[in-house]
Parts: sequence; C-alpha cells; structure tokens
Amino acid sequence: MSAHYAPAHGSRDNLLLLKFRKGEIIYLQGDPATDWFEVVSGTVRTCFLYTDGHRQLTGFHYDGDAFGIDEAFYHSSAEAVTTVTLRRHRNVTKPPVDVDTAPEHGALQRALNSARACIFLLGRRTAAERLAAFLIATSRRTGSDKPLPLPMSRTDIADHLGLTIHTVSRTLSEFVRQNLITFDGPHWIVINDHGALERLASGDGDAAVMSLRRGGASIAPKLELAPQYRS
Amino acid sequence: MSAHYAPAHGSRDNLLLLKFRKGEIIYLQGDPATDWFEVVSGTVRTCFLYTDGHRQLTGFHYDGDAFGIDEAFYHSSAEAVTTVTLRRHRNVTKPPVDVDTAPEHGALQRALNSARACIFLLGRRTAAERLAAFLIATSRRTGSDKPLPLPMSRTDIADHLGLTIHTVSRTLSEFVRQNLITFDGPHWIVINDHGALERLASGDGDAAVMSLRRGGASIAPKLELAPQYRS
DNA sequence: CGACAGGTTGAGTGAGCTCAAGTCGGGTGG
DNA sequence: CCACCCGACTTGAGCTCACTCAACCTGTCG
Repeated sequence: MSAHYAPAHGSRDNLLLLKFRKGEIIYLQGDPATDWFEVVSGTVRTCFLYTDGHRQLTGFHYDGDAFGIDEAFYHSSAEAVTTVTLRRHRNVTKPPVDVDTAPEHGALQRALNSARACIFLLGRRTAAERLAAFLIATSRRTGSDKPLPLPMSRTDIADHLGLTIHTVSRTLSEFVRQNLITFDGPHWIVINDHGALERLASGDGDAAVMSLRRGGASIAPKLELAPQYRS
Repeated sequence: MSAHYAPAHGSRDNLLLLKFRKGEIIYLQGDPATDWFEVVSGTVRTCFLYTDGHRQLTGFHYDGDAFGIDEAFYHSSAEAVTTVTLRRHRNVTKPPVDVDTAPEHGALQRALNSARACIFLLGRRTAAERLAAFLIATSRRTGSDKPLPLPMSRTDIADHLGLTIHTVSRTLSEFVRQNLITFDGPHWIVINDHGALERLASGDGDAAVMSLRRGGASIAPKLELAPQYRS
C-alpha cells in the first residue's frame, strides 16, 4: 500500500526528482497522501477505481501539471502512461485549519471534494447506479432511516446525473417497485434497503434483480476500498 | 451580469447574511468571483451551462456547505432550489501565489480546475461530443496545427470519457472519414478542422453531418460564454 | 514463426432517449 | 365552489446510439 519510489536525482528531502517507467504505479488510491507531484516530463494518469473494478480516469497530467493533492489519503491512483520524470513535494501536514485565518483554504478543499463527488456520480455507468449513488450521497446528510427530502426538481436531478427526467422518474419508480425506497410525495423518500442501494451504487448490479449493468470497460480484480472512499 | 443581492441581516462588510427565494439566481457563470458563500439554511444548486444550452449541475449545497470558490470568475451559476439563507464571504483577491511559501495553495486550485475539466468532459452527451472535447482540450497544450501526441491507450481514453474502447475507436475513425482529423499511427493525430471539433464539443451537433445528438434535457436559450469558460 | 497485446471493424442487442399521452396538485378567475 | 390552466411528474411506445460479442488486423517480442 506504499508508494513505489524509484529515486533518480536527489536534491533535498522535500524536493526530489523521481523517474517511473511506462505502466508503473506512482501511488495507490488509499495510500497516505504524503506527497504531491509535479510532472517534469512524460504523462501521468490518475485513476479512481470503483468497487466493481471499473476505472474512471480523472485526468491526464503533462509537463508542469500537478497531481496528488489530497487530504490524508489519495483519492485515486496515479500511474505512468509513458516514462515520466516527477518532482516530489512533501504534503504539508495540515492541522485542522483555522477558519478565520485561512477560510478559503479549507473551502477550496471542500470545493475539490464536491467536484470529485460529482465526477464519481458521472463515472457510474447506468441510470440505476447513478440514482442509487445520488440517493446514498444525499441520505448521508440526514441519516439512513429518516425520511429524505429531495427539494430539487426531477429536471435538476436529471441535469446533475446526465440523464433525462423520464429516465430519472422511471428508475425511481422501479426502485419503488423493488421496495428499495418508498415515496411520500415526489419530494420525500424513505430508503427501505440501504444495502441494496449501496451495492447498486458501487456498480455491483448483480446485487439487484434489475440487471441494468452495461459496463465492461477494463474490469480489474475487485479491490476493497478504505471506508472514506466509498463514493 | 452582477449578483442579485437581497441583503437581510448585515453584520460586517465581509461577513453578511443574505436571503434568496426559490428559483432566484445567486450569481451567474462568468460573473466576477467577488464572494463565496456558506449555506445557513435551504438548498442551492450550482449549474454549468454549455453553449448549446444544456445544463450540468455540479452540485447541491446544503446547510454548512460552501460554494462559489473560484479564481477571478465564477465557473458556474448558483441558484436557490428552496428559499435559502447564505453567509457571504469576500473572496480574498489572490496575488500570484508565491510557490515557495504556499505551494499547495496554487496546486489545490489547479487540482480543482483539473477536476472541473473532467466534469465538463463527462457532462457531454454523446461519444462524438466527448471525444471532440477531449481532443480540443488535449490540443490546447501543443497548439492547433501541430501533430498531437496521444500517448495513452484507447482503454485509457475510454475510461476517461466513460465509453468503451470500441466506441472510442469507431468515433475516431468516423472523425477521420469526415476529415476532421488525420491519423499518423494510433498515437499521433493532426486536427484538420478545429472549428468543427469545437462546435461538436460544445454540443452543437447540428454543425456536423454525424447527427449524433442525443440530449434534450432542459435546453435553455443559447448563452454565449466568456472565452475562459470554453470547456 | 507463433503468441500476444493493442487497435479496428462488423452484427446484433438493449438502456436510455424522443415523442406523446396522461395524471396530479396548486393557483387563478368567473 | 367549480372550471380552467399550468407546471411538475409519470408512464407508454418506438427508435437509436453505445454496448456486447466476435472476428480480424497489425506490430512487437521471445
């Protein structure tokens, strides 16, 4: 679970040139985020792995680009697309940020997390997976068993998930039919089977009767994620 | 183009409570990013508008969430989903950040931009739009007319765009057939018709003969974006 | 030379889109 | 109070783009 360093030309402890060959792993999703990197030459990809094994590449990084800026643990893995040279920077261990002195710093990090949440929603393959992930994520605010308010319109949900209102409506109705959720008007739902929704959200479509799986893109052997990365 | 403030209870100049009614616009994509906000109560949506008018909601923001953290200009609009109360914070005008004193600050911002670029790719509706946007974005590094290296595999591109290698390959072949691009081996392309690709990337599928448009979700009247937001 | 990985292409299928009704509830006016 | 309208949501029927399955090509490596 630790980064596989191949030190090349050292300079200082917190500023080091490293080299990786094509295909080598720079760090793994879930590793402690001890460093961040700057590309000196070559190309790097960052990959988020879903529990069903399919990948969402979150970016390609070229000369001058930075990657690996994360709190505590890496959100995604980084791998060398070509032979690459990187400059390593020690990640400043951040104490709980004082909101008054540097409010936009913590806020930036939150904005980044929010953007990533959006990517992980859109990285899902089917309408059922996206909606399940959306409901799970939304329910995290209130608690699993309580009625969950959905103040936004179906159009809003559709535009968030990259679907149409028709597909959103149909899929939610299907959830009701399968007793995964119950409606109390269009804007209040109760989650009946949190586990099934979570399995759906992970792309583990076999869990549900719906058989709505579509994907097949580069399925890797299953990888268990640390809890903090479950979407 | 300016934010439509409806001041409620003032406290200080840089820390102010504001109220918006359901549906009201808090700020518009492209406005100067003078403030960022914290939700006190209610729900806010942030929307990125494509030039063809379709929306990508980049997030819903609830009690305690922050939004509107941007450099110079807002990337997306913010609108009240319900009646909301917000706490406004003045955006610190950032001088070009000194990399040595606060390297992870500028890096955080770059990571955020990179994540957003990923969202905007995934927000596109068809395979042709996504690939066109990907090629345009990639070509921005080298320059339009030079041969463009694609060091990554088709699988990487597919996993980046949420497609399969088959669709990637087919769509690129279609681009070649339409003389939008030319291949020089699988990993070097030349862009022949940058304009057509850009129109495709904007979701303006009518521009191309391909007629691959799918979307229809919440088409708004066309809105011209400031140049810095063209994907 | 064969094995293999990466890429292209064809045929068929199905998830999600389009088009089109139909339902429900809230607001407005006669 | 009811008639009407309007917007939001739901549902059905059919179509199509992207996926699946499968073959084939090309270049590289042992």
